[in-house]
Amino acid sequence: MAVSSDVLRGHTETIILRILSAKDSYGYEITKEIIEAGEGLIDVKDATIYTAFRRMETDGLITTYWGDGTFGARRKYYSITKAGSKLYNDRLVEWKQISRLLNNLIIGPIVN
Amino acid sequence: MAVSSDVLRGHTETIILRILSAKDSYGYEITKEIIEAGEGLIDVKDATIYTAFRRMETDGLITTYWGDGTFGARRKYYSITKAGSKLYNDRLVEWKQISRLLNNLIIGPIVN
DNA sequence: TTATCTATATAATCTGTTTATATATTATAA
DNA sequence: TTATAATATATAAACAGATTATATAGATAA
Repeated sequence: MAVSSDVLRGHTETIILRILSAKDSYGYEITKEIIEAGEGLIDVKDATIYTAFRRMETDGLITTYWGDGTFGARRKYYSITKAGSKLYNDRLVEWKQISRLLNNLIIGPIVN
Repeated sequence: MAVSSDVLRGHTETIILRILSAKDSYGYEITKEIIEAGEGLIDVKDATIYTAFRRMETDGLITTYWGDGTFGARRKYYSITKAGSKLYNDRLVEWKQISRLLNNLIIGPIVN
């Protein structure tokens, strides 16, 4: 059974930014990539990704262009911007800190 | 600067359950404990804790009683129930798995 | 006596996720 | 050849947990 969507909530943008850091991608592919990496515990809805795209484009974190495939369902590709890369780096540092703190708060600090 | 509240969102209940697993406590104390453990990165609002208490009491995860202090501001104590303990144990297992997956998704899996 | 700390409470608002729905092309199985 | 599944994007409405703002009140320190 998948975890509550609230657990992913603060990280959706960061995860999208990480994927786009490696290469341009599109909604359907990103959704599948997250679900696959989630090993059955993570279930992101496509609507979540597409609404995140809108926000992130408005915020200048990503830009978009249509794929030039002459056949097949049309794909809308996304690229990470400089602002997006900068935010991703900040979030990366933040995650390393917050995951340690959450570990303390959820598991409890090591007591001797 | 504190992290987005969305990062904590899925864990507020779990953290409260962890604190109440050790001993009965009350809103003000729990709030301070989380903020202190958060090392300046976590800023939980008291309203968040009190609204979580309502939910959790309704859900049978905690029970409440008034402190018997004869002076000082009144304190409302909370105890974890059996259902609360069970949920906490489930969330603990879940966190160990999800933190690893989030690590992969945010930092990126180790590539050789 | 004024300010700060301790302590609880809730209505209204905000915001990211889900549900539901719509549209359209391609590939595959019956 | 026809139905179905997979691929692919999009958005309005509903949902739910967190924040903001506000209210109340006793204790303590300046």
